[in-house]
Amino acid sequence: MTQSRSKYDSGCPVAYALDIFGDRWSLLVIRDMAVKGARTYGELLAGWEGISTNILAQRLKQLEAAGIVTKAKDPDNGRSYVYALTEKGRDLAPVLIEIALWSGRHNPAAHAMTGFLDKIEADRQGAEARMRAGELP
Amino acid sequence: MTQSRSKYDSGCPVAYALDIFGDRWSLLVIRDMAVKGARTYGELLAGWEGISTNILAQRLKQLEAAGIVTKAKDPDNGRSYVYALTEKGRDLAPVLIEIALWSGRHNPAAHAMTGFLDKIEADRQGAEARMRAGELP
DNA sequence: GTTTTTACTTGCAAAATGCAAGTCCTCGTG
DNA sequence: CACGAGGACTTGCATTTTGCAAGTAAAAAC
Repeated sequence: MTQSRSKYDSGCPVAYALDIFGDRWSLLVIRDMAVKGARTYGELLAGWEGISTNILAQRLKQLEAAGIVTKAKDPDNGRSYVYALTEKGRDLAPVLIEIALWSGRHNPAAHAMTGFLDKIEADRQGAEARMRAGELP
Repeated sequence: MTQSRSKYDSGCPVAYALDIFGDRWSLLVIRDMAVKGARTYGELLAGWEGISTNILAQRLKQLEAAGIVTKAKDPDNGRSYVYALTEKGRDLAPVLIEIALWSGRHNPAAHAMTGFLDKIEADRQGAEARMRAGELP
């Protein structure tokens, strides 16, 4: 509830996308699932940036409503749920990759990641395929 | 003032980028400059989605501080300023393109733009080059 | 010299965010 | 099977950000 659908929708595809992940955290959650393999609420909560628990819960609901992630009971652990990216969510791989490459090109303090980013740049198709397949690059 | 630099910086390139344009409006401003050719405050204010004037002013300041846009006096009109994308800003073209293509693939109501997006998909290099050059696609 | 244009500020209500502290199951153990 | 611990969230505010409306300042036009 608290529907936020198409609040700013103008017909522009960029605006459609921002309606879904145009905020501080949504893309980071998607990144944690796509490149870090995070699957549970706890794993997402322990991400690199420290999202707070209420925001994470809200974002997961929104992303689920937008068809980016699914939520299912963990068959092996009754108190746990497994979040997963849908095809629509995995298909954000190229967006994440372009954002990361842009940062690598323009963030003067991106030394730590350069090896990683160089590898992605050298084989973008492969990196994208691996991300889509859920194999951490 | 009200420094927001690296508030959430974790070293991740995605987080670096979101620090700069991870909000509701920044990318739309960049889009208006990159694909609509908006150059003045007034043109940006009259964008497709209706940003409010105080937010626009603040975003322009942040984007300028982040090296994405420049602001200069209009030599032909003393009361006007000309905003322009820097190389760093123009280099966001691939990000905008991937976002738009993703929306085209997954927004069921994206009929109006399909012709446009198909053209981009058919010649991504060209579309990117044209956006970079400031030629509206 | 008065009115318009252009580019912003300012004020304030409403919404979103962030932190800390619960709550509600479920599982593992004695 | 009681009991503590784990996992996934809510709930309650204080703080921050957003958004609308209105106001200001300086250059152009008339």
